[in-house]
Amino acid sequence: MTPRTPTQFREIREEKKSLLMDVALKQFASEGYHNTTISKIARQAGISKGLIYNYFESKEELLTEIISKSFDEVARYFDPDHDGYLSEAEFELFIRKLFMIIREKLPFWRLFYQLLMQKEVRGRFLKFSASPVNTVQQIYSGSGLKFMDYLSKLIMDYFIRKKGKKPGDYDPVLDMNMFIYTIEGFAMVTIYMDEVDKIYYNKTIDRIIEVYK
Amino acid sequence: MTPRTPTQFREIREEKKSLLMDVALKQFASEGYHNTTISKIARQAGISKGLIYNYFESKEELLTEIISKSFDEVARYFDPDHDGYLSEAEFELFIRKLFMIIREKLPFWRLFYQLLMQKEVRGRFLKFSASPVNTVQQIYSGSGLKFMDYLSKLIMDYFIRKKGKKPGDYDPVLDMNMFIYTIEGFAMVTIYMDEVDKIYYNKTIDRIIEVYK
Amino acid sequence: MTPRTPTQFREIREEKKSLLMDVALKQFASEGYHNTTISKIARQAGISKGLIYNYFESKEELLTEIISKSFDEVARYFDPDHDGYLSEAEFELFIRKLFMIIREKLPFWRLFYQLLMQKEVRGRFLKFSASPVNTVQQIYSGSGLKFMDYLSKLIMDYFIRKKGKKPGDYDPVLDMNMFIYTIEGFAMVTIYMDEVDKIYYNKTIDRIIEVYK
Amino acid sequence: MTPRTPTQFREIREEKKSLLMDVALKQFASEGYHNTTISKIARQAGISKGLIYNYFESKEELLTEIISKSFDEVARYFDPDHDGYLSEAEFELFIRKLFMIIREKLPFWRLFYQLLMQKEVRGRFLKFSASPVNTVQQIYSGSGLKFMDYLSKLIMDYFIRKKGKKPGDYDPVLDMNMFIYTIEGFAMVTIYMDEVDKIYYNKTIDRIIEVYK
DNA sequence: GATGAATGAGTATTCATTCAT
DNA sequence: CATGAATGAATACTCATTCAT
Repeated sequence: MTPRTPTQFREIREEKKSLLMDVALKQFASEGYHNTTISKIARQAGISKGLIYNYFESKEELLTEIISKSFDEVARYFDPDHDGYLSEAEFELFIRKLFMIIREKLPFWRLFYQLLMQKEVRGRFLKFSASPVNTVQQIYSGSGLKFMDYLSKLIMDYFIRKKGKKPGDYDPVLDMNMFIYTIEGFAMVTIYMDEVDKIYYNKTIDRIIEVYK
Repeated sequence: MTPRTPTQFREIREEKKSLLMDVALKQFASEGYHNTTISKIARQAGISKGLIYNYFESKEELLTEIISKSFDEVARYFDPDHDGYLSEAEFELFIRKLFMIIREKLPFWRLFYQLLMQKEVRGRFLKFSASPVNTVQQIYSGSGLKFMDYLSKLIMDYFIRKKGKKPGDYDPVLDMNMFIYTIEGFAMVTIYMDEVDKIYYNKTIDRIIEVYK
Repeated sequence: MTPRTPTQFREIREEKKSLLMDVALKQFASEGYHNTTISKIARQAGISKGLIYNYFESKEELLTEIISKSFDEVARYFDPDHDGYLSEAEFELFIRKLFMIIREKLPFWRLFYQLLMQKEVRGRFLKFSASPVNTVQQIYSGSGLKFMDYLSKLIMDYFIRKKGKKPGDYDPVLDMNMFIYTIEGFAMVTIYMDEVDKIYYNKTIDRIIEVYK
Repeated sequence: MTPRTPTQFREIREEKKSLLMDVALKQFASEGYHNTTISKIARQAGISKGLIYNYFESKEELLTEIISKSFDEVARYFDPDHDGYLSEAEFELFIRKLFMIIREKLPFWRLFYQLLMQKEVRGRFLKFSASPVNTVQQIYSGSGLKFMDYLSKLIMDYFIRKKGKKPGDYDPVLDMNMFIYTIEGFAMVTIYMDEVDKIYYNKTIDRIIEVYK
């Protein structure tokens, strides 16, 4: 009979927002953003259509918050020691973590790649995505180093450092891009395949480490 | 003023269909299928909305025909000699052709990858896509060997044949998958990047050949 | 900590109602009834949405009470001596009071005129509004003489009395209507103009008195 | 069986647009803009909801086009000789025409006054409305003399010219404002009254002319 | 073939009102 | 009393598809 406290209200809000984002993410990922109606999300979350607009300004804001939250989680997942240096052990760990989080957050990555393919949407999210570079300079020229940019830089440095141990005509940028393509391709296939063969999945990770460490 | 022959009619019809598919493909690729309206396609093709339905049963059939036609063109592009054997020279040629056709048909690939990410759509097209395999058996177990499956088989055979020249613990499937991931990743990045650095593009192709031939 | 008496409760209630009506009136007037949401009113009054329904049955009842209360205040403002007779001095005072209260209650009048123009709403409020008459009889034919009707009657009598002092073809109804139109027009312009030039405002009032007294 | 010509299409369009604007104007005027749904307009026009959007971008554009078209018609109605001079006869004609067009386009004026009262909407239409001025300068200071401004100027000049024939303390601005208030009030009452007594209507017009000519 | 007017089912969004706490 | 989460009916608007001409 006593009214709910502000804390209780906040909890209800957070929980429901979280639930809605989960439900929406799964739908967006499997059916596509446009094929997912607000009604369907509401129905699956067991609430009324209108309530969604108590939590999100619009369908698009719902999408944006999902992406943003997911990226935060991914960033938190890596949590590097920020010394700006990637040792061989850390490099290996990075790869293992990467493919762990890909499998853990499959719906998110499916959604992400969908959006990536659409020109109009790409601009809003591309800054987060690991893109290959053609010169060493490109990496340092960015103004605000976001987390993904930071990772790129770490990797770039890692490959440049390898140059000292390699014969004279070794091109670290080329090697790094090959590495990026391989993990990007492996990620892509993992993401769009409905099932993953766990043994070969791990074998492949080991092989990537073996080749590029 | 002689009346047109049935053949002429058919040719005119095919040309118009082709024009419409070109226009639609570009729109689908850059704006997404759902953001592309029949009206917009008609306007850009310089015809009326209604006329489109003279050539295609529905918007979805238009999409299907585009995909199907594009795959045919891709298949024709490779035109292997059908002896079921891929020599080293042919393997290299195959890779070069692959990345040539990727850049030549960017809109198609962009559309293709968009669709690939959507569960409901994937089933209809997945049979065309080069997917990695985990056992040699998988390749031969398919019922109707489509062209893409045929290519897969060629490649698989190529990697298996390499085993003879490699040390004993060489795993051809693993190596082939690494190869597939690399080209898939390279393709993906090429497709979603707005611009391509031509020098590094070719350097990368050379490197892929060098590593996997 | 002594419990509040029923009287205190009622006073608190009335005060809150009054606050809510003030806030709502301003919003209704400037944004329009339909563009004003219950949420906005609640937010501006610093209370919760739900609480409004503790004081008013519905949004429409809120509107009705605002109008009704405002009319009461206007009526109280004039507070005539009820002898049914308007002397020249009282006539002048009436006009001055009229234009004083117009400027003092601008939001109310803005709201009032908005509603006046809508057929469905007019019926509910028209009985309050000073409307011109075409015959002397019309004035006395009304059943329940509301305050506004009473004022109309006073004015009508005032103009009829003037007939004695005017040449034979003087039409008191015509003259009165001219008077009503002038003040109605002046009022209207005052109400919809964002700012008022105070000097000309008073000059105009003097002129109206000069012409119609 | 032969397809419709572009001319036929244009005719259909014009006719339907016109019909829709008529139906919508009447609804907007009697029920208010917000109380009028697109569905209701469609139903009353005997067409489907969607078709409205073939002719108007949005509900608001429909409103805007109605207002704009009506103002054009009003302007065409007056069609002054553009010599910048209003003789006494022309002044009388102006007044008669004014009150003729008010009764002829009652729905439009009802809608117009509704909009006038809403702050957010006023800015878009106020430039058209005859507003009183306090100094002679104000009239000439406007940059683009629209038709209504032009009329205002004509009237202002008319009253200024009268000064020569009047005693020394005659204030033409005050007199003009009295005139404007009277016609504005008369117009207002005419507009919001459901019925008009034709005899008194004309008597009043004669009286206004008599007083202010 | 060709046109674009016409349809109608579908979709995001709003908001007065209710209600559990 | 007080809160704001929850509801659901209503509403503007979109767009693939049909059809008379």
